[in-house]
Amino acid sequence: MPNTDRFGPPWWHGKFRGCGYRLTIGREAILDVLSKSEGHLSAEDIYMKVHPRYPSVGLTSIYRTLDVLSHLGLVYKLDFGDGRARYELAEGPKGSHHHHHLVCTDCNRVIDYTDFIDDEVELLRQTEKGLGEKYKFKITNHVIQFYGLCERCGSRK
Amino acid sequence: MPNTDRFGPPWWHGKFRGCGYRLTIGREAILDVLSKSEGHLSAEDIYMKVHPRYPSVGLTSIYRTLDVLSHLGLVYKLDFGDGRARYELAEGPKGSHHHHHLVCTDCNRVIDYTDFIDDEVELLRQTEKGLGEKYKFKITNHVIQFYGLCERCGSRK
DNA sequence: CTATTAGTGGAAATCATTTTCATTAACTTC
DNA sequence: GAAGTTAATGAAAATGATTTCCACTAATAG
Repeated sequence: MPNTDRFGPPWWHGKFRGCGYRLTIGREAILDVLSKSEGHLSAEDIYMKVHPRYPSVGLTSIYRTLDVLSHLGLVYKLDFGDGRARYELAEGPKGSHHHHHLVCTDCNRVIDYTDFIDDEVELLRQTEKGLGEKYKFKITNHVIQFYGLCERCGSRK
Repeated sequence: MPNTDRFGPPWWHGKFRGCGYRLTIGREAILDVLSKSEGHLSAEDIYMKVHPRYPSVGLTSIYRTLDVLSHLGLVYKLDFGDGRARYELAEGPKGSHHHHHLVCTDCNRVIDYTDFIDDEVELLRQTEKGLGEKYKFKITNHVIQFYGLCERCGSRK
């Protein structure tokens, strides 16, 4: 399951070049891991997955790269309240799998949901437009999360 | 501008008693500060404001209390990406001032907005219901935030 | 009023993330 | 393709928000 299209370099190459960033082994390795992993990885999770194949890539670079990637909009940086940032790949060129999160405030379990996503996204699009104009914000991203007790934690009370 | 109703103790007393929590000087001092401050205070901000009047309340207790308060639903714990948690009072008994946030990813400035809030809240209410049923989640709270570049940071590029 | 135990402050520990700095390697230019 | 420019890097040290520890205090129950 390679990350390259059959006919060219991965779709993110252009994004890098366009912004004057260099495309390094480490950066590709990280995008590679993110694109192959489901879920919400912490910097250290990513380090663990990158390290076996690219032992020369250090944790520091993981952090630096994730920062670049999230500023480029290729990656979302998320906070689920467990004291470490989590990262997930923003949608690919095909705009696949947009979802939001349901977070248990007790055990920090996270459920990705796509139900109602269309209505949500439609409302967000409008709100984004309105807010952007009113506050002169160039909006690039949004977060919707619901917090509560998951089935297990809720019944354990 | 006292925090007590004219006819009784502050509205939050019941919440504490009901859950078996004790009502201490420190806890009241923190709620007091939060209810009198606009904005999004960090634990240290709160400490700074509580300390002059109650020098015996330590930073540790601020953290512990904020944790209790946010689990009680009296306080929202927020992350604006600047490396420290921010807290704001959840709506009082009158359900006043519900708002969401617009965060600049460059300078971390935060704008509270209430535009479109009614539509958002209505959609959230429905979504909350649907998700709660489907995933057996007892949803207690939500976050909507938009990220982007504020006027200043956007034009500085 | 006394007993019980939740809550506390301060110091020390933790631990995710950032900084520093000398070195490496991506890209540009010839 | 080789050389120069400088962005990017790894390792170690620093940072800084938050948590833990533990002996002590004080809120509530009886």
